[in-house]
Amino acid sequence: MSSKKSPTRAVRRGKPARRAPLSRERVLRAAVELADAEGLAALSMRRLAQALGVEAMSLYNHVAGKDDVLDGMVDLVVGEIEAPAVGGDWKAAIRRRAVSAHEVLLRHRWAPLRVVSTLNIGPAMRRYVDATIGCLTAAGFSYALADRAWNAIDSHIYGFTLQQLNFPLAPGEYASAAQQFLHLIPPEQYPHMHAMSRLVIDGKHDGLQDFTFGLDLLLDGLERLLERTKAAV
Amino acid sequence: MSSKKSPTRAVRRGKPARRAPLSRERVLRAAVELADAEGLAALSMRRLAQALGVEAMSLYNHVAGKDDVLDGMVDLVVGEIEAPAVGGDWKAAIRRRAVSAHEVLLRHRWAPLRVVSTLNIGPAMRRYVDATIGCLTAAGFSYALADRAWNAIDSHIYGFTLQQLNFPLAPGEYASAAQQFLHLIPPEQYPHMHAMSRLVIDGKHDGLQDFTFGLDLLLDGLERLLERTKAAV
DNA sequence: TTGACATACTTACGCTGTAAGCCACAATGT
DNA sequence: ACATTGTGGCTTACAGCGTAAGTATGTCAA
Repeated sequence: MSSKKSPTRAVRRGKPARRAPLSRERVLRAAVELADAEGLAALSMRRLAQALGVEAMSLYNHVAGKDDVLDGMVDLVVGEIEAPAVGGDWKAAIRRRAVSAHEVLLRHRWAPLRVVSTLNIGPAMRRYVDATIGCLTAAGFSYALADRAWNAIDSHIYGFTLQQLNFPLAPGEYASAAQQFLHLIPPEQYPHMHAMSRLVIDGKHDGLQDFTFGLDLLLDGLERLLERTKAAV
Repeated sequence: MSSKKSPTRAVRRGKPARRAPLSRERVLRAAVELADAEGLAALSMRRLAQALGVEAMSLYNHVAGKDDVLDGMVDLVVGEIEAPAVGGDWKAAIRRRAVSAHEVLLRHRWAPLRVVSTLNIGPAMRRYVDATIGCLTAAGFSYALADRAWNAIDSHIYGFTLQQLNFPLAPGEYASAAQQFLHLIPPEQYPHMHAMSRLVIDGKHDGLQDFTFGLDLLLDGLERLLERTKAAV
């Protein structure tokens, strides 16, 4: 069995060219790629190490453990979100930030669940939060109101995206899927849900959700609040 | 070793009084209790069986597997939410529904993550959705608009609650916690976040989030949309 | 009484995260 | 030039997970 153990070492001695060394950065990027491609469930320390051409325990020289990997992945993803500019049109800036966050989270389908279930204080997250607060206060919001506003916007981002990701149908399949599941919604028990399903089946309602619908409701409401506080002064 | 196997059977033969039989209902209720008390992470099939005085595999006579347990738990929790009345003041009804959902989800801290990550079509969820659609359409919303409205409200419920649960501090500790973590937010790099933290430390901003802030922004916006569509007719 | 059936228990498999120890190599101090 | 030390990767091992498969027990109908 010692002959089974040797080869890798023999090879390494013969080839002094070593493999690219690991680093926290490389580990995290590989983790994001793996999760993007195969889902969070497929991300185990062994699979991740395999993708890097390394054994599982080697990762522990660069990350503290799986939780650390997941936290690092979240911060990497948050770094992709467009931070709002401070000064200028606050409403447009915050809107762009929200739309950007939505897009990024859709790109990394595993991310929203982690973002909302980790107390994340990585550098990308801090930069992102700082720019948001700055944008709002520069526009005239008090810190207290900016805090509430930011929280409401983010609630919409996370809540909407999670619901959207959870919904497993491609837009085109929606009508036929509604047809298929209609028997679960008998009209006697669920008259309104049944009626809406019929509209979807008949092509009279696409059933598609629009991220900006709720977003604009919030932004318009915030704008009115801001004008009111300005008028009061 | 056969003597090790016998006692339970001997006891059972001696005591013809049998333990309460399992049922899907009993299993699910025990699962909710366990998750409420010790968190979702502590809920394994073995622990759940133990809580019911039974072996793990016995549960599989009543539930299809762990996923089925989790889905059933979600539907049980959704059943606790107050469904809105159809007809009458839609705004008050939808508001009560949202506040009720928020309270229920805070009672079962493990639930929001599961609600947004399971395609759940259990009976309680259907009843809940049906009443919501009915309430909105009875108020004059078109089905398409009711669909968007309902989605926006639920996005707020899930997003807000998840953020709130994720935030690990009790209200009283907030100021002192901000003090403790202030060094992570140097004013040169994060001026606005730093400024807000200072306000919290100095007691000038409580930092508490209000569920109804974003909710009322949405409801007021929806009301305006409704009036506009009515005026157009 | 006997057979069928439902329920519960036992065993076993492949997976997980990670603690502990080992070993080869590179850099450093002498 | 040589010994020393530290670093990063490897191997092994452990406890726990969900659950497939097989077995034993208790209840009820014929």
